[in-house]
Amino acid sequence: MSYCLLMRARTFTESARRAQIVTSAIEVIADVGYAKASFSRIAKHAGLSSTGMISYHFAGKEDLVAACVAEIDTVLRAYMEPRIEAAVGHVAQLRAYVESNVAMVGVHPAEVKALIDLVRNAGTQSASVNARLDLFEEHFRTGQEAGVFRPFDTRTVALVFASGLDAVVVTAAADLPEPDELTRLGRELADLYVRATAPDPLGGQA
Amino acid sequence: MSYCLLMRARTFTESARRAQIVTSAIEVIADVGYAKASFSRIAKHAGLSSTGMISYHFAGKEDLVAACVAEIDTVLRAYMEPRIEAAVGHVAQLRAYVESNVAMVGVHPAEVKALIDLVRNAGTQSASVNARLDLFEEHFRTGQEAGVFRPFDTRTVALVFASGLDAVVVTAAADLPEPDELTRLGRELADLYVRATAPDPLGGQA
Amino acid sequence: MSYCLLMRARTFTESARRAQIVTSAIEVIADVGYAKASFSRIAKHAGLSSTGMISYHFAGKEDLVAACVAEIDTVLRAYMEPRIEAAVGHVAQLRAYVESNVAMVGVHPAEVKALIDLVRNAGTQSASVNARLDLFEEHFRTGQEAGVFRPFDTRTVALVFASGLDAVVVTAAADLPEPDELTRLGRELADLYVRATAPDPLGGQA
Amino acid sequence: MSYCLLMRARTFTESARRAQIVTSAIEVIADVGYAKASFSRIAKHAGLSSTGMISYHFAGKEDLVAACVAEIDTVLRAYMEPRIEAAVGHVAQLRAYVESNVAMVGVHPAEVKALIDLVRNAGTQSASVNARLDLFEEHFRTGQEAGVFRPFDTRTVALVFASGLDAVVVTAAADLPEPDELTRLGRELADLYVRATAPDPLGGQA
DNA sequence: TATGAATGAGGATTCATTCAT
DNA sequence: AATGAATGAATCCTCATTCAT
Repeated sequence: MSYCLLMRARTFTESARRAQIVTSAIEVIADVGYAKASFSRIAKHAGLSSTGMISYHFAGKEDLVAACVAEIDTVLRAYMEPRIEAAVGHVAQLRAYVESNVAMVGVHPAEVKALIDLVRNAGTQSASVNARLDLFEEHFRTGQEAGVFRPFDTRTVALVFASGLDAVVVTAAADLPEPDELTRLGRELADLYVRATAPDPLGGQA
Repeated sequence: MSYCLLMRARTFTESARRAQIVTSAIEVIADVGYAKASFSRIAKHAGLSSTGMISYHFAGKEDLVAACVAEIDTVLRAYMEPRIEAAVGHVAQLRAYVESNVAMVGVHPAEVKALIDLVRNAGTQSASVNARLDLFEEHFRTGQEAGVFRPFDTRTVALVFASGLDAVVVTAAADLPEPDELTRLGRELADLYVRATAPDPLGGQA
Repeated sequence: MSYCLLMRARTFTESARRAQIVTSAIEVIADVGYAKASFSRIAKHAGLSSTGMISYHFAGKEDLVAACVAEIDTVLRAYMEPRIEAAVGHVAQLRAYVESNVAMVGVHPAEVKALIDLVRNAGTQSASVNARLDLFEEHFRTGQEAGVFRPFDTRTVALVFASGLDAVVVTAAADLPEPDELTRLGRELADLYVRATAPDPLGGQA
Repeated sequence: MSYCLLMRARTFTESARRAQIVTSAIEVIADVGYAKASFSRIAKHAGLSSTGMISYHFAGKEDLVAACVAEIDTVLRAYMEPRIEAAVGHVAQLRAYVESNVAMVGVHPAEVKALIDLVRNAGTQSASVNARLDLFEEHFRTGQEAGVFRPFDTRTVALVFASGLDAVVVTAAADLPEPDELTRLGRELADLYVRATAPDPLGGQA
């Protein structure tokens, strides 16, 4: 019944080790950045005696990074998706996305910081980053068709919003402000984005 | 007027060498990113036979990076400042800043790419990045007082706008689109920012 | 008749496992050479999930290599011996040896390639290589006594013939030529060796 | 007047270091074989404090090996070429080649052993090995046209003779026999090759 | 009997920096 | 003022082997 004949199943201990290493890697990347997140640093952080251990469980640095991204993606998705889906309408969903993303900083600061750093500096871009941009774009496009967003270049705005969101998140993660402040920050940013995409008022400047 | 009495004056040749190295460093950083911009790569690009030359003229990598940032700052400022100062009013100046910054991609692509990469990845942030944020903030604050910007958290918006601008610039620098397209992109982004900060229309949703 | 009283008998499964590993090792060595034939590569080729399996059944790399050599020796011997023994006379037997050895390339290419690589690069030489040289020498010596070979330094010629044969075999194994071409090659080489060892004709250059 | 604008000139010390490293590398390869000739072993043998030194002077292992082959080639050529050119006629030249090659063992044993090992195990083959085979083949072909060699497959015989010669040389280099014995060995081998390629006597077995 | 996990030494290579000249 | 040479730590990765289960 195995759906993948080429890959042997993972034992419990292996999965545990991999998870342990991935967790350490995420924390180290969040702490010192991808560029300085060497195997030895990660191994030390994980309490492993040698870097060989990591190479044993992961095919290479790319593989480890991919595992980190996958893990982070799972965590973020678990938090954000229900909140986004609970929102009704394009505008409310945009707001929910932004606010839940900012709120994540208080819950999983390391994951958030690491992901942004990886997306910027590792070769992970194509897959992960474009997926998000595509999501944004599609959301804007359908929202424009529904008349709840004004006309604008969806690609550019997607890019700007995503990077702006990242910047806020990274900055916040560096300070780790109070939960209230975080909530306020999310709302502030959501406001900004909603206003920036709102259709012109009837009888407006047209 | 020298603020550092312990620093001897630089001779002409030394300055020339430094300039040559800085130029090469900027190009290499723009090309392969800060992380991979090693001394040997920079030396090779500069036509120098050894990395010792670089260490001789700069106290270390930090010093070289600082020199690069200073040089880039000069270049960018020379291009952008007159255009911004030619604009009248807070909104027009915001627009001028954004548009001239995007336009820079067509004029000094290497400088633009390198600076953004340095700001993100080197430890240069404090100095250069904060200066820009402060500038934005101050502009927003006075604009709000003049009533041409709606009330918002100036720090957050400064951060978001700056990073969004960077993202657009980096993306554009990767493709090097036609000048016309670059102009359109600048206008699109300026529109976005102006709308996001515009005061509510009279009799609006208030 | 066992010459080693300290070695317990092998069970069926153990023998099967060993055989499986040896077969894989031979194929890998033939494919990538002894130097790159790591345990992990062999394990992967054998469909084993870890190299521990190999270390469990063999005392070390030397032991595995010895087992490979023994296995190959059996296979080669089974093919060549009847053909050599079917030949009558020293010259015909020399010819039979050479021709059947070259012919082996078409039948057991992996074994042939692996053996030569092992003999050259592993420390296996003493045992296996010397046995062959001794065989050659003895054959030449008795042939000389019978007057069918001219006088020459048997050791040197044995060495030269063996290595020449190996070179031809390795080259042929790389191309895997048609059976006919292989037969021609064997005959060509046998001719060469027979001529090189033939006694001077009566009334010759003497 | 430099004939190579892309490559800066080598200083005296650099050339000296390179030569020192190459010499050490040749000795180590001759001693333990290419497979085990690691940078650290070579560095230790050369009295260098780190392997970084080698990487500093050579672009990589390939580069170092290439330099070794070039050096060996120079040495061998200087010894063998005059001896071969002094010989008159195809047969005498074949003899001179074989004898001077064997004699080399007494003069430059390390170079001879290292070269054979490199040719067999490094990726140097294409260039160096084929050159020698081509040389042999061409010599045989023109000799056949001149009627001093019998008809035979030049490629195969070239291969066999070259590998036989190598085997003799390697074996001799391992024992380092007396000069007299070396001379005898060369003559024996030359005899063998000459006989193997000699035309059938008039009124022979035809 | 088998095996997955772990180990630690060793592989080549790159790096920023120092130093004598 | 300049430079070529040297350094040694750090990079990721592979290796054969061991061990508890």
